[in-house]
Amino acid sequence: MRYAAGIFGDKWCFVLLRDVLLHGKRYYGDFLGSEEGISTNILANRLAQLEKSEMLTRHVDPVKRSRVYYLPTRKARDLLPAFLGLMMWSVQHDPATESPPSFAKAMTEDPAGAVAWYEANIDKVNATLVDASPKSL
Amino acid sequence: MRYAAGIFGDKWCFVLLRDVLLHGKRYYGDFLGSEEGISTNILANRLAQLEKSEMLTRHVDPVKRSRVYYLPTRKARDLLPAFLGLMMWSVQHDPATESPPSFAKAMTEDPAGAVAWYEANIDKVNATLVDASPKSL
DNA sequence: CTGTATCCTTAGGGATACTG
DNA sequence: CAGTATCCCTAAGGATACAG
Repeated sequence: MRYAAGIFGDKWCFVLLRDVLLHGKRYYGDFLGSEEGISTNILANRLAQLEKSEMLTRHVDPVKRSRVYYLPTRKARDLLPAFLGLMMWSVQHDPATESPPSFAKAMTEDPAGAVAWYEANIDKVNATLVDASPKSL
Repeated sequence: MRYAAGIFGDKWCFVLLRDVLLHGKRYYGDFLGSEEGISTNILANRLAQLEKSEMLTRHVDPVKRSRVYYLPTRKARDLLPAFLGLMMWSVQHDPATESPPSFAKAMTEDPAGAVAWYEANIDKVNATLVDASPKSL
């Protein structure tokens, strides 16, 4: 538990991992635009941190050289089941949850399938390097 | 995710929930003795916070009136699957993990069973109000 | 034993200007 | 676009003494 907390116990690391795993964000600007409003110095710091802990890999677009993107590693993606568990807990107990979002239903009915779907989907995104629009998760 | 982070995204709340859910800690002194070394003011603050967010309930021992204990609510216990997910991820990726701890094997072989076992066990602990010795989780 | 109340320090991080 | 470099400030929290 201590190991896990050390890596994404920090608010900003947690947000970044959420964004990269659940929202398909890839670019510096994507992360900057997060609703939580991270500032540039903190973002750079956390991206480096997550790179060092092998949660993200940094890539420079070979054609447009000023374009950089970040991808989640296998290690980061292994976090998905736990994250989905957290999401389920949240929709279950957050008073602000009005009606069960669609993903909640999907996960309740077929959790393994939901994870599998996500895994397949994110692989496609990674492979094609498309700037994915936010998933309706 | 924001809701979850708001409740136990904080380092100390996270530690307290771990202690109460995974180590069966119940008393103020138990928490104080945590390896992480929380100080009294912070501990009191976080206990109150967790009580307000309905993760813990505070009970005064009816016979020994200076004795107080805290129990995890149902809401807190619903966190267990997600926590187990985090633990599995940690033992899988923490370089410090030498040989797979016994619980890791149990959870890999039968995750649902592990959760069920824990649920049953913690209920017993709660029912008897025994100051449980740390589980070998 | 279970907290409260203070004091004091420091590091985290927001704002902002700047650069290749 | 993707950062780097400062400046500044405040709130989180450690230490400690005290209390019911």
